[in-house]
Amino acid sequence: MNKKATRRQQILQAAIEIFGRSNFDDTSISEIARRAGVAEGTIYQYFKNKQDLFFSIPREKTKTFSAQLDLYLKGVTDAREKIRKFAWYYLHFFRTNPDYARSLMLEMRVSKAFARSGSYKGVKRFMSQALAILKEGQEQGVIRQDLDLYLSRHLLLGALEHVVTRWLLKGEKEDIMLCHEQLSDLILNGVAIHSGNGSARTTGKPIGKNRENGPGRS
Amino acid sequence: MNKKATRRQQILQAAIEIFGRSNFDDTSISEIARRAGVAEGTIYQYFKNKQDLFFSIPREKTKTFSAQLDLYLKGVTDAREKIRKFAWYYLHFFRTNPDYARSLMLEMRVSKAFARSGSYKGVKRFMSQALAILKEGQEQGVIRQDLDLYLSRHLLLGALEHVVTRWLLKGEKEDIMLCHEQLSDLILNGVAIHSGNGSARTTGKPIGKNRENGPGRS
Amino acid sequence: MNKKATRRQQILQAAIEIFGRSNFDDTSISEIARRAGVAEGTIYQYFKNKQDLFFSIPREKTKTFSAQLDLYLKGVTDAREKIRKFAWYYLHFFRTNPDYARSLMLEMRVSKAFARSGSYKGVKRFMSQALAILKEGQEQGVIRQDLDLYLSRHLLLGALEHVVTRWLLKGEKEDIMLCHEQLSDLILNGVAIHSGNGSARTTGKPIGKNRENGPGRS
Amino acid sequence: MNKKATRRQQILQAAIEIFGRSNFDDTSISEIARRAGVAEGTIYQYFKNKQDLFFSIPREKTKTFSAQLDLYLKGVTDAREKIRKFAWYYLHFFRTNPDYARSLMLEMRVSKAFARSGSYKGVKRFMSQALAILKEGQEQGVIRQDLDLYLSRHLLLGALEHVVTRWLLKGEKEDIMLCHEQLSDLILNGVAIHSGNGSARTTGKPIGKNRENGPGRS
DNA sequence: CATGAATGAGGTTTCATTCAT
DNA sequence: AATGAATGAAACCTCATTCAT
Repeated sequence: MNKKATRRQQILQAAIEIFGRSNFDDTSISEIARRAGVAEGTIYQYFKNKQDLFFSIPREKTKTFSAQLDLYLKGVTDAREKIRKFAWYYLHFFRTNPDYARSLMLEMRVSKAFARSGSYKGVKRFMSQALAILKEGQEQGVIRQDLDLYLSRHLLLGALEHVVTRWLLKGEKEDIMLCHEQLSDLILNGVAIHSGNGSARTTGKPIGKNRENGPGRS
Repeated sequence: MNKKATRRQQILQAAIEIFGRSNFDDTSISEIARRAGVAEGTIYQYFKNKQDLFFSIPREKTKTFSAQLDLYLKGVTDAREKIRKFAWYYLHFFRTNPDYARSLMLEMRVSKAFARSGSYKGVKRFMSQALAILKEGQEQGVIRQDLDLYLSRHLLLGALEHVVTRWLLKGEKEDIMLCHEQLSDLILNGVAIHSGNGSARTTGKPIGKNRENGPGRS
Repeated sequence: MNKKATRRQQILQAAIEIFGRSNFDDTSISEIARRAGVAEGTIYQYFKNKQDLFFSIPREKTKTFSAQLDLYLKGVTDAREKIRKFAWYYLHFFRTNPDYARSLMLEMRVSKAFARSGSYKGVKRFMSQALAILKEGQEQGVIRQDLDLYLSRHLLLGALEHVVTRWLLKGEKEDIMLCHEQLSDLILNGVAIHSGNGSARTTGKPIGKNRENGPGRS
Repeated sequence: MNKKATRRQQILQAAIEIFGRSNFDDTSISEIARRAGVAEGTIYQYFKNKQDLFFSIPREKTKTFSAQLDLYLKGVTDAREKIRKFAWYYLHFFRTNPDYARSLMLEMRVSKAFARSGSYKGVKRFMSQALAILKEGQEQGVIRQDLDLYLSRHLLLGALEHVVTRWLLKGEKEDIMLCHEQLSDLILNGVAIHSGNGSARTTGKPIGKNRENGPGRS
C-alpha cells in the first residue's frame, strides 16, 4: 500500500546517490541495496532490472522538475523573462541535485538506450516547455521569427547543458549560479555586438556602451 | 619502424569503427582485434590497455581537426566570419567522421576519466582556438566585451555540441549541414529581437522583416 | 475441512498443468500460485516444499490410474487379454492426461529422488499389477514360464514407456492409440517369426486354440 | 593444434564424470572446471555454454558407440543373431560407461531440448542401425513382416532402455549383463507361449531349425 | 613482433522459502 | 487460513589482460 511506495522511494533514492557517484556499468546492485538497507533481491521486486532502475530515476525527477518549472514561470508574462527564469531554474535544479545531475547529464542525456526508453518521455515534456516559451515569445514579437524554433531551442538548451556539464566534469567546485544572468543575456542577445538595442536584459545594469547609443527598451 | 606506425594505425582505425558502433563497455578488444586483422595480444603491444586505446582515438583525431580548422580560418579576418567558419567546420567534421563523433560526443565528452587523461590535451587545444577567435573579435570590436569570454564560448560550443548530439542520437538521418547558417546566426545574434543592427550576418539575405521595421518594437 | 481439500486440489491441478509445460527446475512456484489463484505462501500450507508438491501429483494420479485399471481388467480372464487391456489402458491414460504424462514420463520416471520418495509407492502398486497379470498368465499356462517374470515386465513396460516417451517428445501429434493392437501383439509374440501360432492377432479372435496345439514347451 | 583437442577432451571427460553424478541443473561449471583442472573461463573457450558442453557428451560418445556396434555386428549374418549382439553390446556399453549412462538415459533421452539439438544426430544414427537390422531380418524372412518396423524397434529399444534405466535408478548394483540372453529371447519371441518353436533359447543352439518346422507365417 | 590460450574476478538475476500481518 | 514482501544464496558467463611459444 503506502509502504510499498515508501520502499520504492527508498531504493530510488539510494540509486540516485550511488549511480551519481560513478557510471552505470561501474555501479553494482549490491552497493545500491546496501545503501538502501534492503536485500539485493528486494530491488527486483520494484524494478525489472538494473537499467529499469536507472531509467526510473529521471522518470520521477523530470516530473518534479517540470512541475516546479511551471510554478516558477507562473505569472511571468514576457517570454524573455521566462527564458531567464528558465535558465535560472535549470541551473538551480542541477545545483540542488548534483547526484542526479551527473547521471542525467553525463550518461542518460547521451544514451541511445535512454532516448529509446519510455523514461525519455519526461525529457520530451521538458523540451516542449522550452519550445512553448520560445513560441510564445514569437507571438509576443520578442523572439526572432526568422529562425527555426527548434534551432533556437538548441541554442538555449545547448548552452545550459554545456555549462552544467563542464561544471560537473570539473568537480562542481564553483557556484554555477553566478553565470546565470550573463548566460541568459547571451542566449537572448548572442555574442555579436549589435547596435542600438538593450535586448531583453532586466537587471538594469548597463551591459556596455552599446546600449547607450540605443533608444531605450522596455 | 614504418611498419610499426602502420600497424598502429590499423588498430586505431578498427577501434574508431568498433567503438563507434556501441559504447566503451559494450565494445570488446576481441572485436577490435578481429576487425583490425590482428591477434588480441598484439593490441597490447601498441596500447597499454583498453582505455588507452580508446583515448588514443581523440589524440590522433583532434590533431587533424585543429590543423584543418587552422587552414580553414586562414585568410578570414572578421572574427564573426571566423565563428561562422568555425561552426561550419565543426558540423562538417563530425558529419564526415560519424564513428568518431559518436565516441567523442556521447562518451568522451562527458567522461571524467577522459577529462583527466592526457588525451584531453587535444580538446583543450581546440577549445583555445575557439577562445582565441572570440578574443580576437573583442579586439576587433565585433564581439561583446561586456560578457565573460568563457561564457561566450559555452554558448558557441554548447549550441554546436547540442545540435550534433541530438543528430547522433536520432540516427544521423538528416543533413546536419543544413542548419549551419541559422545556427551561426543565432550564436552571433541570440534569440531575442534587437533593433537596428547589422549583426554579423554575411549571407546578405535579410533575416526577416522585423529588422526592416526598425527600432521600436517592444 | 472440505474447503481445505478443495484448495489443495486447486493447487495440485495448477501444478499438474504448469509442471507439465516445462520441467521441475524451470517451473516456478509463483507461476503455479498464479495459475491456482492463490498466494505463493498458501502453497506452503498444503505442501512442504516444491518437491513435495511435485511428487504429490503422482500420489493422486497413480491412485486413480490403478483403480481404473482394476475396473478395466475386471471380468477379463485370459491373461493375454489382460495384457492387451493393460496396454490399451496405459496408452489411453497418458493420452488423456498429457500434462501429467510429461511430468511422469520425462521427469519422475527417471528421477532417483522420486524413486526414493514416498510417492513412488503408487508406481510400485502399478508395477505389481503388471507383475500379477504376468504371473496369472504363467499359472494359466499362456505366459512363458521359462523366463524371469521381472524381465517380462521390463519388456511390457519398456515398450509402452518407449512409445509414450517418443510420442511426448515429438509433440503429441499422432494418435498414440493407433499402435495399441500391434504393440500388444509384439509384446505377446516378440519380433521373430515362430512356426504354427496365431501371433499376429489384431482383434477379438480367440487365442486359446494355440495352446491346445502344443503344450510342450521347453 | 593437438593440444587443443586434448584440452577439449580433458574438459569433456570431467563433464561426463560430474554431470553423471547428479543432474544438469545441480551440476555447476565450477565443479567441472575444478575436476578438469582448468579455470572456469577456459571451458567457455571450448564450449558455447553449459548446455553445449552437456550435449557435446553424446556427440562424442554416440560416435564411438555406433562405430563399435558396427564392428561387433560385422560377420554376423542372421538378423536374429544381430539383435542378440545388439542387445548384448547395448548393455555392455552402458555398464562400461555408467557416468555417461546416467546422463544419457536419465536426462538427455527424455529431454525435448536434446531432441531438438544437433547432438541428437548421433542418437538418430544409432536408431537407424537398429532399424536396419530389423529390416534385414524381414528380408531374411526371420523377422515378422506383419508389423510396423518402427513399432518393432520400439519394443527392442524400449525393453533395453527400461532395463538399463531401472538398473541405474537402483544404484547399478546388479550385473546388468546377466539378463542379456533372456532379454534378447523375450524381444525375439515375446512373452506369450506359442506352439512348436524353441523360442526360449539361451545358448548357442542353432535357431535356424525352428524355421524349418514352420515356414510361412503371415 | 605476433599470437591466442588461459585466466579468474565479478556482477546480475532468479526464486524457493519464511514470517509478520 | 491466507497473504506477499523480503530474503540472500548461488551460478553462469564475459572479457580484459598476460605470457609462453
